[in-house]
Amino acid sequence: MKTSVLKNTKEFLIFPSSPFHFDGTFHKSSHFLDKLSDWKTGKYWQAIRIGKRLFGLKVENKGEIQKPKIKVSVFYDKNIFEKEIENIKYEIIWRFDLNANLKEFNKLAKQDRRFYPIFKKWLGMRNSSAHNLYELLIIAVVLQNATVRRTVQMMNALLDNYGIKLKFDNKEIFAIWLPNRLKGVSKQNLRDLKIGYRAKFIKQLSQDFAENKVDEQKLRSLDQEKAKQELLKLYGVGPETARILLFEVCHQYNTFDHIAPWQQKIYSQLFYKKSLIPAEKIKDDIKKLYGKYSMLAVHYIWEDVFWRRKNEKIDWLEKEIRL
DNA sequence: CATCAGGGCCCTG
DNA sequence: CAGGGCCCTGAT
Repeated sequence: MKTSVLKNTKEFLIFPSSPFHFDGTFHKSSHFLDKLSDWKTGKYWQAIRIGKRLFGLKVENKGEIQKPKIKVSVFYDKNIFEKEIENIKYEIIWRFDLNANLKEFNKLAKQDRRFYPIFKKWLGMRNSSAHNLYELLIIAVVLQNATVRRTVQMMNALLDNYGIKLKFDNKEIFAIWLPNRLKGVSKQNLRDLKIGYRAKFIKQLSQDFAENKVDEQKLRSLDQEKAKQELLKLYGVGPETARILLFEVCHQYNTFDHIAPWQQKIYSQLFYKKSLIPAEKIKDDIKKLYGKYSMLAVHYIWEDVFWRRKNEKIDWLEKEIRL
């Protein structure tokens, strides 16, 4: 595996729209643990690719909920161009939705007597993706039809073989390979990493991305339905993977259309304190309350319960998530 | 030891 | 558009 040490740094500030919740935005409790980022209260690390170059990022909270300010330190080797700094800033703002206008959503949240305490606790949280489309696609594919432990195994096997290790700020952070990296890699090589039938998805997707068949920037600008149609064309992308990508990469807030069986069980407990409510009913009820912010609203409640899980024992949840 | 479902998707009929 | 098959793993 390739390792690079990044010693030089350049810093700049970003002022997210207000209100802003730093930890809720940069750390998602519901996500599986990976080697791609690190977090502790008020601080966050990851790698970011701009063009073909990799940089290390440290992001620190320097503001308050109502007066947001974050400091970004970019780690690099040799030199860095002003244009690259600009692109990094643009990407961070997009991926973490730092310019979001959530006034309307927050107004809806205030009217929800039942879950208002949760919305208030996470006020200013954004739905975010640390990764670009290709990278999140890889993660989404190893999530498919697998439990958390298996997903982590597959991801680590892929990173150990094709990833890049960055050393900066006394951290070791991994980055996902470029699509082109898998060009000479056979399906069997990938299968040897015990990723099963996902090998053919990853192989095909990598080829499509390497050949620039997917335009991420354009996808970001499309409306939800059109973006969804485009994503579903990708090999290995079905309704659930499209939902993840639409929500996290495209910041479409109203993607609460597909509910997987395991999610249905958790939603039933969260919203009704019952073991199994029909998926259609869950969907209708949420859409009635939150309209075009359906997925965002669910995201707040979802992240909150996984956050609480760190400190308290939530028996019904432990039973459902199956590590 | 065997069998099976799982944090989906593709392909076929 | 319904249903079988796919990879591997841990649970039973």
